[in-house]
Amino acid sequence: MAFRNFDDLRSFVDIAQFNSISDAAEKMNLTKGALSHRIKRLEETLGFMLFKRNVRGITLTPKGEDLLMQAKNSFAQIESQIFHLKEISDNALTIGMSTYFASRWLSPRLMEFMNTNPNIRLRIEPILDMSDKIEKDIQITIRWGNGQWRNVEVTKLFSCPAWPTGNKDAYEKVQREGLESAFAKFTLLRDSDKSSAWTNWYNKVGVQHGTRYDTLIIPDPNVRVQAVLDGQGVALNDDLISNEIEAGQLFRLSDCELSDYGYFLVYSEEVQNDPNVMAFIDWIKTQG
Amino acid sequence: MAFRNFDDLRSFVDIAQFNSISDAAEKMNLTKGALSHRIKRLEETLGFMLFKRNVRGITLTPKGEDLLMQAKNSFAQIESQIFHLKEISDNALTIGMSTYFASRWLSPRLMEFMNTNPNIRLRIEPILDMSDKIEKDIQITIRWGNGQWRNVEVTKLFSCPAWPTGNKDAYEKVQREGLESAFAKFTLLRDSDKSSAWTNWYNKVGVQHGTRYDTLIIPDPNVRVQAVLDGQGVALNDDLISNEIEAGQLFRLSDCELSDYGYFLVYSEEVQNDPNVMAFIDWIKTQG
DNA sequence: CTATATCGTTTAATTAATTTAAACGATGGA
DNA sequence: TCCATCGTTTAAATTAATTAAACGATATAG
Repeated sequence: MAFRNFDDLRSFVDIAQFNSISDAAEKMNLTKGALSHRIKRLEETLGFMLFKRNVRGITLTPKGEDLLMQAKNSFAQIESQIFHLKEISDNALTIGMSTYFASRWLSPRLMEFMNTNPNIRLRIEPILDMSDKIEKDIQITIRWGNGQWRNVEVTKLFSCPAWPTGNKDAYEKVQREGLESAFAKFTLLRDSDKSSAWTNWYNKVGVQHGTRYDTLIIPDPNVRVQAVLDGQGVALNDDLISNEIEAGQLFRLSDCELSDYGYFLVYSEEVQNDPNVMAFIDWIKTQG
Repeated sequence: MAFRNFDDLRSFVDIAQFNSISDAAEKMNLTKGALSHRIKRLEETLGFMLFKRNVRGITLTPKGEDLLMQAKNSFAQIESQIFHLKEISDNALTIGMSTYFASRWLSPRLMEFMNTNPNIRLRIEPILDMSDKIEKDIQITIRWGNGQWRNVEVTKLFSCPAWPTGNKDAYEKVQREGLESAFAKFTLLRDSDKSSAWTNWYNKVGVQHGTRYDTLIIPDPNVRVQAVLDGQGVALNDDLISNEIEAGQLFRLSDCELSDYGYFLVYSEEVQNDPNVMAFIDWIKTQG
């Protein structure tokens, strides 16, 4: 028969702090009769005594000591988890985005939002793909793409065309051999299986290309940038890498760009009722 | 406001195993209304949703997942501790003794007791000193000494005289220099501060000795035997070390022995009402 | 496109559990 | 010896949980 008196057990933890049931009752705003009943019931279902009854109060039995230790710990764990989850849901707004976007675009602007909305607990949740959204409590995601997502609300944040980037070696190879020849030898770094960005770019630039299998999928944009720097391949990147361009680390390999790509706010229809969500959307649109 | 709905939370853990409240209700022998109420109440006190209500059942929310994980763990810890403590008290008999006595004397004989009393869960609890008894649930302790303990019931198990033992070097030193001279240089290994065994022995053998400060206190008899083997000193040991004597590892340094020492059962008056305790005492007396 | 089955929720009544107040027995100290 | 102070017990009062039934929502079958 399974144990189910967890509320009584929680009372036991409280009562054990005192040296007598009377003391405990007074502090807990209950009568000593009530607490005596609780302990009695608990001891009966457990099958062993928790307290030794003395003339002037109670003391824990050895088993009581053991159980107290365990129960105290376990209850504390649950209580702190609840506290944490409560905190998250109290006036919280969680925005999912890549660490790339967070560090290169949002971070510098975020202080202003937090200052004008000090009551909103903002959380930035790093995500890689769309499926992360349902696993966590994320109200809004910020995604790069061409705005084609289904069953969700999509708001364009700003255009951010993408163009092929490579390191110095890649750049020089393009200069030497020309675009088509050089690209035939490059490994194409992609963000996912399904992304059609490279295909779109090839179509736009007017170069024929077969199905390429020597592509490397690197979902995280920061990692992808680093891979390009390390010469592992070429990737489609956007204006947010301007720092690396200016520093001469990264090079633009072609003038042709995917101009209809950009950053979008993606959120479900239902969260539009959340005033925090709308406050954030209204604010971020002024930043685009 | 502190969380106190641990019984509801425990229900939540049960319910989360199923895909619908109806399923859970049927398996738990409750109505779906009851479980719906529990979950509703729990969610209200928590301040966030645990389940997402679908048309054909329920699924955990992200916060529900998190809380479930934690609660499952913590409850399991408590439940397993309770199971353990219950097992101890169900027909359990715990005997405290040194590992020395347990391995050298009791172990070989114990099988018989367990065969004739298969319903008694016997536990051997290793102890070093008297104070261990009150910390744990020990009904009987087996101690070596001269039977002089107060406020407890004492029953002599068997006489087991003690005499000085040393390793081969010590033995040869006694042969060469004589008892008094050799002992003046030995470190005396003792079991505790308070033990007067060495003083008693010196008195009995008729050798004068001042207060010796170069004594080493090693409470555990097994460790003490090892210390003697390693030549760290000489110790008073009893017949239970006959193996080492026969193997030529340990040597008896004197014929003079503390003949009134032996092994005793020590227990409190109240445990005499416990039939398991009496069964053990009756049995072990036949083994003495 | 409608009928139906299957969810969870809600309501009000029933049932069960907890709490209380007061009396009680035990015990140690004044 | 009396008294104060424990925890326990009892029965009544109070509070809480459970039930049964009706309900609204929604996907599926026909």
